[in-house]
Amino acid sequence: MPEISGNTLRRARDLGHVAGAGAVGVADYSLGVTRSEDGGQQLTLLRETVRRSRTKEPPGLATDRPVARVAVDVSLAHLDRPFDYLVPADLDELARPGCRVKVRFAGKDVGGFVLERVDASQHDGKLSRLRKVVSAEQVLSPQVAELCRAVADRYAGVFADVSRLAVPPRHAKVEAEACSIVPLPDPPPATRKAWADYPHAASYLDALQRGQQPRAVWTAVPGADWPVAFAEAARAALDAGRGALLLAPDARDLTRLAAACREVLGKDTFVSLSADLGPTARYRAFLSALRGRARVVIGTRAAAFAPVADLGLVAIWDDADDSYAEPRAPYPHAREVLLLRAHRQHCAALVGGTARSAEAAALLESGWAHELAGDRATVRKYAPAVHVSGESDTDLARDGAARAARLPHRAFEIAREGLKTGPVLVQVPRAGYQPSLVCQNCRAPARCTVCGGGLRRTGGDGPPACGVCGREAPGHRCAECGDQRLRAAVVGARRTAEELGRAFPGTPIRTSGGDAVLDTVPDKPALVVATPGAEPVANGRYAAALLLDTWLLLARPDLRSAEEAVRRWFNAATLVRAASGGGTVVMVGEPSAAPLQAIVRWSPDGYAARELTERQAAAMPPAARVAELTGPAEAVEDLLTRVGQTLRGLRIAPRVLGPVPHDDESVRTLVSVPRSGGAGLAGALRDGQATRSAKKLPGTVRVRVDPAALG
DNA sequence: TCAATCCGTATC
DNA sequence: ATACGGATTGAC
Repeated sequence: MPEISGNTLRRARDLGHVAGAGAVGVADYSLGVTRSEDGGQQLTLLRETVRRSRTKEPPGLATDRPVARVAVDVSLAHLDRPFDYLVPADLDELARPGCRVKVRFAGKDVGGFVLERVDASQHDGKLSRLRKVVSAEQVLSPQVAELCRAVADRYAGVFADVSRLAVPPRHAKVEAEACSIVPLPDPPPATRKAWADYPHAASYLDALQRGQQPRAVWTAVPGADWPVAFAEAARAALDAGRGALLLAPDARDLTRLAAACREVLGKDTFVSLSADLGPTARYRAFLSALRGRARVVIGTRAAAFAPVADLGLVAIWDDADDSYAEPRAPYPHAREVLLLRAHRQHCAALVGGTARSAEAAALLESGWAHELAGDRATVRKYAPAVHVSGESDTDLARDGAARAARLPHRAFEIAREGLKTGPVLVQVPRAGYQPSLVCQNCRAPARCTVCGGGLRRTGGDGPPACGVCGREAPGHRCAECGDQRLRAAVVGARRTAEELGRAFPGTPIRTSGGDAVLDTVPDKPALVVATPGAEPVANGRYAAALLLDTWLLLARPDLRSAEEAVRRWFNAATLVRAASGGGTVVMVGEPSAAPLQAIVRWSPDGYAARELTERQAAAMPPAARVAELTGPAEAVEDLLTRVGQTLRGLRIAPRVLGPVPHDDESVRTLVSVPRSGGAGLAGALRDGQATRSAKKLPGTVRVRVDPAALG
């Protein structure tokens, strides 16, 4: 009791001293601004004037809204909130919401964004002043700032990390460039040709055109022209006077989308935004969206936060592609960013793909989105014939050419047949030549004697070499049995191309994959060997496709490996002509396997529903919300304890898997909660991390909510 | 009673 | 990292 009153007295005295003496500039402004609504502020400003007349510094404060709420660029969980700064009069005009500033924070200069300007601060200490407005450009709009907050909350991350993803690095020269306001030409007449096959598409597009917020999961029929469909949807949003944001997984798909937008929306009506533009072009594209010069933004995952004025539609193509997973903290997925955006900004959403992700299935199941799909007859009309050829039922011996290509007889025949009328696609799951070698005798993996990395062969001759350290191993001996003979455990695309060349002499062979990806191939007979995701588009479509080594994609130790394999097969198969035009797909693998059956029956919806059910049983996303904690064992354990305590208070029951060793220094633990507990889990993780960073506890725990890979 | 010093905590 | 408030110590 005595201490309390003593402290109170002392504080009162200190305050009195400061206010009464009027000598400590910054402190009394803050008190005036903080504690009074109107009169006090005038008093403060009066005092300010007096003070300025005596010495010439510091200059006065902005008269209107003299406090800037600033998001400082500090990635510490316990500092993840706005801090208030005084706005000097000379920065009044420049310090607008969304602009970049420099402030003094914890003794050093840090960057930040002005979130808003307000009359007074809630903070009852003294406020510092903004040191500098880096640029008056309002690069972090209030909507995007809100989105960043929501993404940080969803992923148990901090605002500063998300804002770094949302706002590209500044490029002063580009900012200074004149913003040419050219009158846009009239767009071409609106079309809906790519949507003709979907019974509910008309009502979806009508709603979009009326400025409503329809949300749909679109499962494209085989061979659908998705870039045009996306552009037409954007066009409907434009007709409602609103903007659109369309995402494609990679640069190649983005190029196709750009071509469709030029056709459907007209030149200069859209801007393409991706990280591989380089800093200058990227900032230029960002600014033209920001300044409202382009109403439609297309891009890769880097564009998910793009500042589109009056956003009417967000759309994402092939949402299960792992390039949508951001590799930087807090590891948000572009689909989730768009969905949060659609939710918060009340805009339409379109989640499209040839395959359907478990997440998309969950959107349908919950009723959040409607289904846009072709009916059974339409799908049958466009789909190629799909066969599965078991590897054991090969008639290899009977047919020398097929043996040379390691192909089941049927696959060989279908390739030969297809080559009479057009290109034939060969999908090979692994790049390289012989990317994985095992002992001929005991099948033990061949390892580098120096670093333990797996050996591989990059060409037909020469010794095998380590895939990790590159060291050649000419006299390799098996560590288990001493045998010197090696055998390819997996055959890569390059070696397959070589074998196919022998099996089909005289046929042109093209390869696409790794760093040599082909966008298109001519409509002529040729064998096109591609790794998954690198399949070129054939204008007249492929006559046939062979999907080799399907077991290899399925065997990956990841919960999502089957879903991912199915997605890759659908994406290859959709490039093939309809069965009525002779289009045929042969998958080499186990005929009864459900993932292969999904392709045979062309049932992306059924497969996704099945996946979702399995995730439900396994308490894995999207049925559950999962967090992956990685770090030193004690640190992970400490965070887990804190999180567990918070969750108990919220009556959320977590399921904990692990810890399991991750690498030499760290362990990995998964925490799973029911979907409804997702916000609680993220909040608990955030609080736990905040306490840990405030207390400077040793060790850093990396937290990933709903990680892309669930091994 | 007050200055010097230490420690924990907030960082506007 | 650094600055600050509050508690503690020690000298008068």
